[in-house]
Amino acid sequence: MEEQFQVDMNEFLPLRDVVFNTLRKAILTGKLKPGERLMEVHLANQLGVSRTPIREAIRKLELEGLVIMIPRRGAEVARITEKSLKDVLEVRRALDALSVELACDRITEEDIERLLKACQDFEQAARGNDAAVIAKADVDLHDIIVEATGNQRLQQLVNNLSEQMYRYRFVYIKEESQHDMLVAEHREIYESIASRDKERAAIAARIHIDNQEKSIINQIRLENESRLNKRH
Amino acid sequence: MEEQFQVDMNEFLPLRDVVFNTLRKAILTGKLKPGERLMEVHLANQLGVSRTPIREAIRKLELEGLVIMIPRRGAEVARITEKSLKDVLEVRRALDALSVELACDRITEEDIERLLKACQDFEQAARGNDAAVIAKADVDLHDIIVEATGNQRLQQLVNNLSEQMYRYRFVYIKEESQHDMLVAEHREIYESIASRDKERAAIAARIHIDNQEKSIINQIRLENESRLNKRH
DNA sequence: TCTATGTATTATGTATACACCAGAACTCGA
DNA sequence: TCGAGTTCTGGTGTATACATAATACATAGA
Repeated sequence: MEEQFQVDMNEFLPLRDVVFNTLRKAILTGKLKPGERLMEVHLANQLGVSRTPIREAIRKLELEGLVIMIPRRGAEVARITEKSLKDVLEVRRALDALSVELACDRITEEDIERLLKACQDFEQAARGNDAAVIAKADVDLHDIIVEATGNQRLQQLVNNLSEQMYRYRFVYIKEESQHDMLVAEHREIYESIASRDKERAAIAARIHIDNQEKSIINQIRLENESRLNKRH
Repeated sequence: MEEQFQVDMNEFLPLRDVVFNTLRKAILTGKLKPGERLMEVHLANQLGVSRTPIREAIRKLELEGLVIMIPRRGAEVARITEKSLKDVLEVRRALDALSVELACDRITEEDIERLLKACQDFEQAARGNDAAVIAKADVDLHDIIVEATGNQRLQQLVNNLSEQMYRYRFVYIKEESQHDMLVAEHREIYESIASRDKERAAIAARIHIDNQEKSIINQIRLENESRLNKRH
C-alpha cells in the first residue's frame, strides 16, 4: 500500500497551507478514502515535515467538513452519507440559483463572451471521452458564472459545497448518455444569462442540480448495495 | 488596558476548542476589535496555555473568516467593509429564504408551538429594553426555524453567516423605533410558516434581511464618517 | 471458553526550543 | 536634516520533547 501523494506545489507558502492543499486534493480525488484515519506522525513522515503543520492543516480541513475529529483519536476522512449529500445539494441548489440570478444582473458583455467560449469548450470536451478534461471544462464554466456575481463570499461557499461532492463527479461525467443532457443544460444556462433572464436562469440552474443529484444518489445507492453484497 | 477575557468554559474540551470559542466570542462581542492583532505569545500568557492551542484556534478562525492572516506577520481581526457585509447578506437572504421554505414543508406541529412561544418571548423582550435579552430571543427564534429544516449543513452555514454581522446586531436591536417592525416581521414569518405558505414565508424572510441590511449599512457609514471626522 | 483486569503500545494533546524573517530603531554619511 | 544602510528586537514558522488518554493484547480467574 503506502500510497505516496506528492507535495507537488513548489509554491512559496507556509507549510501548513501546502499540507492543507495536499491533503485536500488527496481527499477530493479519492486517494484518501472516506473513513480513513489521518495519523499525524505518519503523514508527517510521508510529507517530510513535522507534526505542527500537519495539525494546523487538519484544523482547517475540520472546519471545511472534509475530515471529522474524534476526540483523543484523531482525524478521519469524512464519510459521505446520502443524507449529508442531500443537505449539501439542497443548499447548493439555492446558491447556484442565486449565482445565476446575480450574474444576470452583473455580468459584463466581455464575460458573456467568455461564458459562450466555455460552453463551446465543454461541448467539445463532451464529444471526447476524457473525464478529467470534461470535469475541468465544467469547473471553468461554473467558475465564470460565480465570478460574475462579484460576491466573494458566495464564490467561497459555492466552491466549498462543490468540493463536498467532488468525489462523485466522475459519476455523471463518465456516463456518456448524460453528456447530451449536460451540454443542453449548460447551453440553457448560458442563453438565459446572456439574455439576462433571471427567472429562466434560476430554473435552469435548479434543474442542473436536480439531475446531478439523481445521478449521484443513484451511484451512492449502488455502492452501498455492492458493499452490502460483499459482506455475505 | 490589558482586557482580560476569561476562559469561562469549564467544559472538558481540547484546549484548542476552548481557545477557539473564547477568541470567537471576544471578536463577536467586540472585545477584540477589527484590525487588532492577535499575537500568539500574548494570548498564550493571557489564557494560560502554550502557543500550540492558540495557533490551532487561529487556523479555524481563519477559515471562518473572523481573522485574516498576513504572512510572517500573524493574524488580525477581520475588518468588516460595507462590501463584505453586503456580500454576506446577499447570501444570507437566499439561505434564510431557503430555510423558511424548507421549514414550511418539514416543521412539526410541536415545533410550530415552540415557534409561537419564541415569537411571544421576543415580543415580551422587545417591550423591555435589555439588548442582550432581545438578541437572545431573536437568536432562539431563528434557531428554531433552521433546526426545523433538518438540514445540518444549512444550519452551520446560516450560523456562520450570522456571526459575521454579530458585531452589528446591537444596531438594529438598540433602536427602539425598530422594535415594532421586528415584532411584526417575526409575526409574519411565524404565521406564514404555521400556515405552511412557502411563498409568503420566503418573501417575509427576505424583507426581514432587507431591513436589517439598511440599519447595519447606515451604522457602518456613520462609524466611518465619525472616524473620518476624528482624523481632522 | 469467556470475561475481566492489567500492561504495553500508540497516537494525540500540549509545551517548549530553535530558526528565520520583517520591521523598527539606530548610525553614519552627505 | 535627510536618507541609505545596518543592527537589533520581536514575532511567526517549524521542529521536537514530554504528558496522557485510548486501544489492543495478553494473561489470569471463574
